[in-house]
Amino acid sequence: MKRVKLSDVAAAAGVSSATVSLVLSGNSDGRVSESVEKRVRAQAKKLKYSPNLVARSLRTQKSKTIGLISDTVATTNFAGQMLAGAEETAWKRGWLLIFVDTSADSQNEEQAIKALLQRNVEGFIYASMFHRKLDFPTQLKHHPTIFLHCSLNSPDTHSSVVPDEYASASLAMDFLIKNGHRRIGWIGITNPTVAGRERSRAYVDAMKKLKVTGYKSLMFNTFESYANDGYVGAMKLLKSAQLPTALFCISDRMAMGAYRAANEIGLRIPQDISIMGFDNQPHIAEALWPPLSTMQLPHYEMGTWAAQRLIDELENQDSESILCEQKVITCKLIERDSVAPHHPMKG
Amino acid sequence: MKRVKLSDVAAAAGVSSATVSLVLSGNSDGRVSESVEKRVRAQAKKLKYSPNLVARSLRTQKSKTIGLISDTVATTNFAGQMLAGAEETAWKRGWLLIFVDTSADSQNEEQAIKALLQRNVEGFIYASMFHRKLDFPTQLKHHPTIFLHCSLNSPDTHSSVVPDEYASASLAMDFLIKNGHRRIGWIGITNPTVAGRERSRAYVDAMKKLKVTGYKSLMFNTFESYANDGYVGAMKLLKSAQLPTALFCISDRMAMGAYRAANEIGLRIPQDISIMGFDNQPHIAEALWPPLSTMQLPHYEMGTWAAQRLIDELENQDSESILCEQKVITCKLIERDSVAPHHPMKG
DNA sequence: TATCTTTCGTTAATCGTTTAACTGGTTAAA
DNA sequence: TTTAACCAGTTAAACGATTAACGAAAGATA
Repeated sequence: MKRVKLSDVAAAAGVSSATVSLVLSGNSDGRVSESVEKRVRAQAKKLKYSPNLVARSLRTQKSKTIGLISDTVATTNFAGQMLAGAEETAWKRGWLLIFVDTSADSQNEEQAIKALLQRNVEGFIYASMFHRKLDFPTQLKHHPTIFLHCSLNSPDTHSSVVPDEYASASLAMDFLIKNGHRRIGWIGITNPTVAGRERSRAYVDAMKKLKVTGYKSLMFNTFESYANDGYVGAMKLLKSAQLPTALFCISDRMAMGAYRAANEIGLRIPQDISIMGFDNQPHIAEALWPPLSTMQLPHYEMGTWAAQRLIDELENQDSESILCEQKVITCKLIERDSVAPHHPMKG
Repeated sequence: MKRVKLSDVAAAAGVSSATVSLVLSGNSDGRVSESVEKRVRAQAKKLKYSPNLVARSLRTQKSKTIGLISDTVATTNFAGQMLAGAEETAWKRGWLLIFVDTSADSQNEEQAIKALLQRNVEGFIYASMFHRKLDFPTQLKHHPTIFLHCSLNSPDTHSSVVPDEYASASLAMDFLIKNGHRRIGWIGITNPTVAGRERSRAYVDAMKKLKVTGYKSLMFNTFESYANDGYVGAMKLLKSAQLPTALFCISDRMAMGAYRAANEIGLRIPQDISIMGFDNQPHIAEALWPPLSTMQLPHYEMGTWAAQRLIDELENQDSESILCEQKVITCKLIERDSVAPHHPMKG
C-alpha cells in the first residue's frame, strides 16, 4: 500500500530518477531519447505514479494551493456561493483552496495567515461577507492577494472585486421607471455600509433626475434590514397620503416584510403596488408570492473572478503583464412578477 | 524577507539545528541543558521562527490538514454551516481544512481524492448536501474518513453523522399533539430521500398511536418541496371537509407556501390553523409572519462532530480506543409563533 | 586506576522531488 | 590535430525539517 514514488518508476524503467523527473515534468527537450521517454511514461502509467506534492513543494516553493481567509462564513447565506465560485475555478485550473474563517478576530487572522504560509500557499483571497472598505492587512503585504467582496482604502497595489452597488441600484430604478413608476418609495437602512450608502445614493439620484419633488417623504430607513423592518417601513409608506406606486427595498428580506404590509392593507402585488427587492436571496425571492423581482448579487461570479485573477498572477509571476485592477460587477436584473407597469390614469 | 528556518535559529543560538528541533518540539527530555534550552527559545521567539510545515510533513508524513470532499455546495443554503462547523473545530485544534466540491461527479471525486492525497492530507470528511445512504467510495478505503450528512450501506468500518429524521419529526408531532392537535395535516414529498421517508414515517406512526382514523386523507405529497408545492398541498387540505387544525410541513419552504394558502383562504395563523415547519431555513423561518415554529437541522453540529471525531482518530492512531460510531443528532425544536394550543370545543 | 553511566549535544541519514553540473563518447569544425 | 558541440543521460546537492545513532566530558563506582 506504499505510495509509488519517482524512484520506483525509475527502477522499473531502468533509468535514474532524474530522468523520470525530466520526462514527466516535460523538461526533457532533447535530453532524453524517445525510446527511454516511452519506457518511462509507460512505467509511470503502469505503476499509477502521481507526484508527491509535498516533496515537490519543498523543493520548488510552489504548492498549487491558495488560502482563502474570510470573516464569518456561518452566518450568511451567500458565503457558500463565494466559496464555491473560488473553489470551483481553482479546481478547474489545477489548484486547491484552503479556507479559514477568522470570525472577524484580528488575532485569529494573524494566526490564520501564518498557518497558511507555513503550508506554502502561494497567494491569498481575502473575503468579506458584507461589502466594505478596509485597510490593507499588513501581514499580507508581500504576498499576492485578491480582495473579495471588499476593497481597499488605498487600492494601488492589489486587486479587488465588489458588486457595483450604485450601478445595480440604478438599474433597478430604471426598471421601475421604465414601467411607468414615478412615486417610488424607498425602504433602506441607516447602518453605514457600502451597500446601504450606494444603493440609497442611486435612488436619490434617480428621483432627482425624475424631478420628483418631495421624494424625501417617500424614504424610510431603519438601522438593520430584517423582514420586520421592511414591514414597518412599508406600513408607513403605504398608509401615507402620498401613496407610492412602487417600493424599492434595499434587501429581499425587507421586501418580504413589505409583502406582508401590502397584504395586510389589502393592496395587491403588483396590481396595486409594485415591489422591487435586492439581493436575490436564495429560497426567498423566488418563493414569495408573487415571485419577487430583484437584483442578483454576483457572489458566485466574484468568487470566480478572484480565483481566476489570483491564479493568473501566480502563474505568470515573471511576465509583469498583470496589473492590479479594481473590478466591479453589476448585478443582474431578475425579472419576476412583483413589478407591473403603472398607468398614470389609474394612479 | 526570507522565512527564518531552523538553521537560522540554530546559528543565532550557537547550537546545531538538531538541538533546536529537539527543544522546540518538546522532545528534549533531559537531553538539553536548561541554559541552552532558554537560549534556543529566546532566539526562536526573537527571530519569530515558525516551522515550515511542508518540510515537516515530508519528513513525518503528517500534515495537520484534512480534506473535505462534498457534492454540490453552491446550491444549498446549509452547506456553509456544515463547512463552518468542520472548519472552526479543525482550526481550534490546530488543523486546517482543504475542501473540494466534486459537483457530484464521480470522476471528479476520484481526482479530488488524489489531489488531496498528493498533499498528504491525513484524513477525509465526506460530506453530502442532502441526507442519503451510499456505498463506500473504494478510493477512501485505506484512509481515515468520516461521513457527514450521509451514512453507509455497510457501516461497520467508518463513522458517520446524520440528523435523526425520525426522532426529530416525532418531536415535532409531539409538540403539535401536546398543543391539543389531533387532526394534523401532512405536507410532504414522494421523492425517495431519507428525510422524506423517515419524517413521513414518524408522522404516520404518531397518527396511528393517536388512533386518528382516516389520517391518510390528511396527507399530501408532491415530488419536490418548493414553496408552491406547499401552497397546492395546503390549499387542498385546508379546503377539505375534514379541516385539519394543524399542518406539519416537511420543509420550511413548503410551510411558506402553506402560509400563503392560509392567508388566501382567510385562516389566521396560528389562531385558526397551526403550522409546523422543518429545517429552520435561515432567513425564512424567522422572517415569516408569524415567525415559524420548526425543527432546526443540526448542520453546524454535524460539521463540528465530524471534524472532532476525525481529529480524535488521527491524533490517537496508536491507542485503538476510537471505535467507529454511527452518530445521529436530533433536531432542536424552535418554538416561535405559528403553533397555538387547540381547544377541542372550538374546532 | 579502569570502567561504567550520565549529561548534553552533534552528525548524518531521511522524507520525495527538482535541477545545476557533470560524464564519456561521438561527430563536426577550425 | 585540436577544439568545440552535441547527445543521452547520471550524480549529487538542495529544499527544511526530524530522529536514530553516535561521542566527548564529567562524575560515579569498583
